Amino acid sequence: MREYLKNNLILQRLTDKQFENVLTRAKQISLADGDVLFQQGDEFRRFYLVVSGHMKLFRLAPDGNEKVIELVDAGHTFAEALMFLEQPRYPVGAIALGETDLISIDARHFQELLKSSVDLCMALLGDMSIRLRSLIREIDDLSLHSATCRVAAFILARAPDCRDDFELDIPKHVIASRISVKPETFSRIIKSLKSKNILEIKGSKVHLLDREALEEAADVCALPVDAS
Amino acid sequence: MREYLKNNLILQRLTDKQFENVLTRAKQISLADGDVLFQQGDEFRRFYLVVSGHMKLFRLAPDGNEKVIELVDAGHTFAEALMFLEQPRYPVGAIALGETDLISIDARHFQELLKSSVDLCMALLGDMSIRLRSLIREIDDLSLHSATCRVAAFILARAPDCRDDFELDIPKHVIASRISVKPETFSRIIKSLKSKNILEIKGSKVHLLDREALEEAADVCALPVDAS
DNA sequence: AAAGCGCTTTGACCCAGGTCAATTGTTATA
DNA sequence: TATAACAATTGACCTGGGTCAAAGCGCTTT
Repeated sequence: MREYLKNNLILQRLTDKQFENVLTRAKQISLADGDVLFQQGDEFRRFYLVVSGHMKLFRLAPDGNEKVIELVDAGHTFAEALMFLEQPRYPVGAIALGETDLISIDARHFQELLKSSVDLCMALLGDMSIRLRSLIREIDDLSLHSATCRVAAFILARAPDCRDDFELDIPKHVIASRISVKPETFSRIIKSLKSKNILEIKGSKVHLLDREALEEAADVCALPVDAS
Repeated sequence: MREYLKNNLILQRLTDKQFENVLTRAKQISLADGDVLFQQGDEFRRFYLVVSGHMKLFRLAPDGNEKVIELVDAGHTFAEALMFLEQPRYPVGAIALGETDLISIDARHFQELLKSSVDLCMALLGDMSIRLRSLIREIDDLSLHSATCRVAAFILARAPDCRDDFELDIPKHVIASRISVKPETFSRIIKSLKSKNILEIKGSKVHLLDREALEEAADVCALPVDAS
C-alpha cells in the first residue's frame, strides 16, 4: 500500500511526516465486480486512489439511462476535487469494473495537510487543470464530432504505441456509454470499420489492420494537437 | 478598476500588499463587439477578469463549425486554470460580445503570489472544482438530455428569480451554439414552447407565461438538484 | 452436456435535429 | 430613405443514430 501511494503524482509531493500522517487515516478497500462504492448524491467524506482494476464513474438520468463520465485506471485518484466545495455530495456514482483495490483517504484530514503545504496545493491545482482541459475536450468531442470519430479516437487512445494487437479490458457496453453511444451503434461502427479493413475485434482482442486509416477516421473531426 | 478587482472572489483573498502587487502588472483592456482577445492554440501568458460585457469562449472544428464552451459574465475570471500546465496554450478562442472591459493579469507573476499564500490556493482550488462540476453537468446535459430540455434550462438559468420579463442580452445564434443546437432548431423550439403557451420571445425580450411548465420541460431530463 | 444468463450482434423501423434554401425582419451606414 | 449586411424565421428534406425485438454467442452452474 505504501508503495502504491508513493506512486501517485499528488501524494508523492508529501513530506515523509505528512505521508505517514495520511496513512494513519487511510483505509484499504477491495471491491468485486459491480460493487458500488458510492452513489450519485451521497455525502462526500473521502476520496480515493485506484490501486488496481478500474472504477466507473457515471451519471444517471431519471429514466434510468446512465452515462459513463470517466473510467479511472490504477494510479489515479478521483473525487478529490470535491474537497473544496461547501457541503459536497458526489456528482457521480462509482462502481467497480472487475476486482478493484482502492485506498480511501479522509478528506477533512487531507485538507488540513494542504493548508500546511503550498507545494501540495500547486500539485493539486495542476492535476485539476488537466482534468478541466480533458473535460473541455470531451464537450468538444460530443458536440462537434460524430460517433464514428469518437469510437476511432477511443480505440486509438487505448492502443499501445507500436503494437497492433491488444486487449480491451473493459466490457463493450461500458465503452459505448463512455463515448456516449448505444451498444448497438458501437457494434455497427466496429462492423463498418472492419468492412473497410481498418480493424478487427474478436471478443476483447483488438487487431489494427490500418492504423493510419483509423487515425484519419478519428481526425476527420479532431482538432490539431497543438491547439487542443 | 481597483473596486472591480476587489469584487472577484479569488482576488479578494489577497492581502493589501499582494493586491497592490498584482495591480502593478495588471492591464486594462477595452474590446469592441467581435474583437478577438486570443485564439485557440495561442500561447498562454495572461488570464483575465471580465469587468463589464461578456466574453465568448469557443472551440473551432476544422470544418469551421464553432461551439461556444462558456459565456463569461462580469465579475468572473477565465483561463486562469492554465497557469498550472506545462507549456500552456489556450484550448479555446475568446472574443468579445458587445463592448467589453477586461483586466488582464500576468500569470507568472500571479503564480509567484500563489506560492506565498495557501489561502489563495484554496480559493482557486474551490473555484476550479466548481468549474469542474459544471463541466460534468454539461457533459451530462449533452449526452442525456434533449435539445428542448437544454433550451428550457438555459432560459431558466437566465431568468431573474421572481420576474417573468427580462432581456436576453446575447444574440440568439450564440445562445444556440452555447447549448449545442443550430439556430434553426433553437428558433423552432422557441416556437413550439410558444404554441404551448409557455413563453414568448420578441426580439431580445423574454416573457414567461408558465414558469412551472418551463421548469418541467427542463426537468423532464434534469437530475434532482441535490444530486447534481 | 444441457440449461440459463448476460453480453454482443443484427435487422427493421423511426425520429430529433441537422442541412439547404428562400423569406423576412433589423440594424447600421451612407 | 435607400441599401447593404446580418440575424432570425420558416419550409422541405435527409440522415445519424436511437429504439425495439429477435437471434447468436460465450460464460458459468448444475
